Amino acid sequence: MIELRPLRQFIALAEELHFGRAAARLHMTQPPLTQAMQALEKKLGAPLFIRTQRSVALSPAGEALLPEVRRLVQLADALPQQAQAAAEGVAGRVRLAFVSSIAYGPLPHWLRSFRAAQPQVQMQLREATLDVQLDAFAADEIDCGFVLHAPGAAPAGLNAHLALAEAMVLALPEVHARATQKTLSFSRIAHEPLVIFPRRIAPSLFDAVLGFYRSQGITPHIAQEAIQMQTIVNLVSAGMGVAWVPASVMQLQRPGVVYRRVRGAALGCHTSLVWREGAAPVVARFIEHVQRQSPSIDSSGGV
Amino acid sequence: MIELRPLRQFIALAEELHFGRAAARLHMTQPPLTQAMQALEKKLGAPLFIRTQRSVALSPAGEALLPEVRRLVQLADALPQQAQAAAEGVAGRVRLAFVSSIAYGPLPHWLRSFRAAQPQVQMQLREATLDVQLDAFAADEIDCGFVLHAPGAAPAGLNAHLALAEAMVLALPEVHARATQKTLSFSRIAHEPLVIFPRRIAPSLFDAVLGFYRSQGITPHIAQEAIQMQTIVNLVSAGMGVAWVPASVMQLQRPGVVYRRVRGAALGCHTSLVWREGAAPVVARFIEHVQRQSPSIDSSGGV
DNA sequence: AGATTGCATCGCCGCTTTTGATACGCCGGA
DNA sequence: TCCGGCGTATCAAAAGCGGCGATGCAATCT
Repeated sequence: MIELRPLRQFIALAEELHFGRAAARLHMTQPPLTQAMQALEKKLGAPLFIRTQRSVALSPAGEALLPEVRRLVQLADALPQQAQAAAEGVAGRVRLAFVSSIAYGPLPHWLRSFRAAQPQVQMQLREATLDVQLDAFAADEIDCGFVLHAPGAAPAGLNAHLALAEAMVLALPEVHARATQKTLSFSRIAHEPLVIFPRRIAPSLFDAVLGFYRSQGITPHIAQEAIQMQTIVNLVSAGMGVAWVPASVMQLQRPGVVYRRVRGAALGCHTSLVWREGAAPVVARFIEHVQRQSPSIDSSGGV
Repeated sequence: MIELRPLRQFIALAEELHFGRAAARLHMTQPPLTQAMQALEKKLGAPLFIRTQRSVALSPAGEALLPEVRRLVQLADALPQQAQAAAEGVAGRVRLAFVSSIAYGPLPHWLRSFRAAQPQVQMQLREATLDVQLDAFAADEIDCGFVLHAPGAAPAGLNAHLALAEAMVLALPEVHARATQKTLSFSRIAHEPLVIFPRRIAPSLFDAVLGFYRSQGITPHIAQEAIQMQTIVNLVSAGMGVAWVPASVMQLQRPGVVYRRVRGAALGCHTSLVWREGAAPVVARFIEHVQRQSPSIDSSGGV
C-alpha cells in the first residue's frame, strides 16, 4: 500500500534533484530518503529516478507521475479545510425536495440568495409531493423538503417551519360565463365539477377544500384527479371543471384559464419546510436561510 | 501531515459503521483503529463520526469527506499502473514539432494510426521551423520534431531518421503562359522571380535550390521571402513569382496556382524526424511507429 | 438484575523508520 | 597519476510509531 510520505519525499527530490538537499528540506537525513525512494520505486514497479553516482534525474515514469502525485498531495492537504467547512455547514450538499406549487412562488428566489451566501454548497433539487417526500425521508434520500402541510402535524422525527401561507384561488375556464367578474361568490361555482389532486398528495389541504364544501352543505363533484399543478391547470383549460389552487400558481398563465378570488371562501394553503431532527450543519444553514427570508415566525417542531 | 492509511481505515469504518468489523476487514484489532480515527479527526479539525457507546454514525464532515477520500485512495492505488505504463512507453506525453510541409503529407495519417495503437499517449503538437525547433530542443520544450533536413547533419545529441523524401515541384501562377504544359524545362523559368523561405528556416534545402540555380549558371532573383508554405503559395497566387515546394504541398490547392515538374531539376526535399539522444520510452514508441510507417530504411544517428 | 455488546483506555511488544557512521565511485586539481 | 571532495548507497543500532491483548465502562437486552 502506497503512503503519502514517500510521495511527498518524491516531490521534494524531484524538485531538488539532490538527495542531500531534498532530505534537508524534509527535515531528515539522506540515507532514509534513499531507502524510501527505493521502496517507493519497488512498490510502483518502475524507476522514478535515473541515478549516477554524482547526479539524480527524473526517469520517464517519474516525469509522468510528478504532476499526478502533486495533485494527490494537494488533495490530501486540502482535506482539513474541507472537513472544517463541512462541519461548520459552509460546504456540502443539501438534497431538497419541493412541491410544484412553491416553485412558482418564492423558492427560486430563496435558492438564488442562498447560493450567493453559500457558494460552496451544492443543492440537489427534486420535485415531489408530500407522500413521496415522506418515503424519501425514511429512505434518507432527501435532507429537507417543502410540503403542502400546515406545521404541527408532521410525522415523528421531522421538524417543520411554515414557509409560506397563501390564499387559495379558483382556476376556471375563460369561456366560463363568470370569468368576467373580478371576484365570485361561492354559490355561483359551488356545483361546478372539481379538478383536484388525490387526497394522499396533501391530505390537510384536500380535507380543507372538501371540508369547506361540506360546511356549505354541498357535496362536490370531483371530475378529475391530477397530481401536478401544471396538469390541473391544463385540465381546467380543457374545460374539465374548476380547481382550487394556491395563489402563487396564478403566475402559471395558460390560455383559456383565469384565476378568481371567491368571496367567503377562507381557504388557505400552507407550505412548510420540513427536515429531519438532527440535520447536518449545511442543512441547518439552509433552513435558517429560509426562515430568515420567509415571513413566518413559527419555527416550532411538530409531530 | 495526513497519511493514506488512516484514510483507508476511515473508508472501511464508514462502510462498516462498526469498529470491530472494520478492524477485522483491515486485518487489525479494534483499539488501534479507535486511536487512528481519533488522531485523524484531530488532524482534520472536525469529527468524522458520531459515536455513542453502542453505535457509530458518519458525522456531516465524514459524510462530505467520504467521496473525496475515496477518490484520493483510488488515485493513489492507480499510481503503480501509471508508473509501469509510463516506463513501458504506453502512456505519457509526446511533444512533437513539425514543419508545415509535412502536415500536408503523411503526418496526419501517422498521428491517427499512432493514436489508435497507443490511445493513452497524449500528443502535444506544434508547428515550427528547423531553427525554432533547435532552440526548443535546447530548452527541452519538445521531445521530437519533423524538420526539413537530410539526416546526417543534425546538431550534437540529436538522432535523425529520414521520414520522407520527395521531389520538389514548381508552384507558378496559373496566368503564367507556361502553366498549360505538363512539365517544364528549367530554362523556361530560370529567370522568373523566386518566392522562397529565409535560409535559416531550412539551410540545406535553401542551399540545394540556390546551388541548382548556380550550377546552371544562373543567379536567381529572390522576389520575396516567406516562412509558411501556405504564405509562399499565396504569394505565388498573387503573381509575386514562382516557388519551389515539396510535392506534398500540391495538396494545397489555391485558385490561380498550378504545380509543375521541372525537367532536369533533380531537387529533392528531405524531411527527417529528429529526437534527443536518450528519449523517454513514449517518445521512442512514437519514433518506432514513424519508422515502421515511413518508407525510409535509414535510421542512423547523426551529428 | 445479570449478561452481552461495543467503544474507549492502557501497558507492552515488535516492526518500521531514522540516525550516524561508513563504503564506494566519480570528478577536478596538482 | 594520485589525491581530496562530493554525492549516493549501505549498514548496525536506536528511537518512535502502530498494533496487540487485556480491561474499563456504558447501554441494551433478557
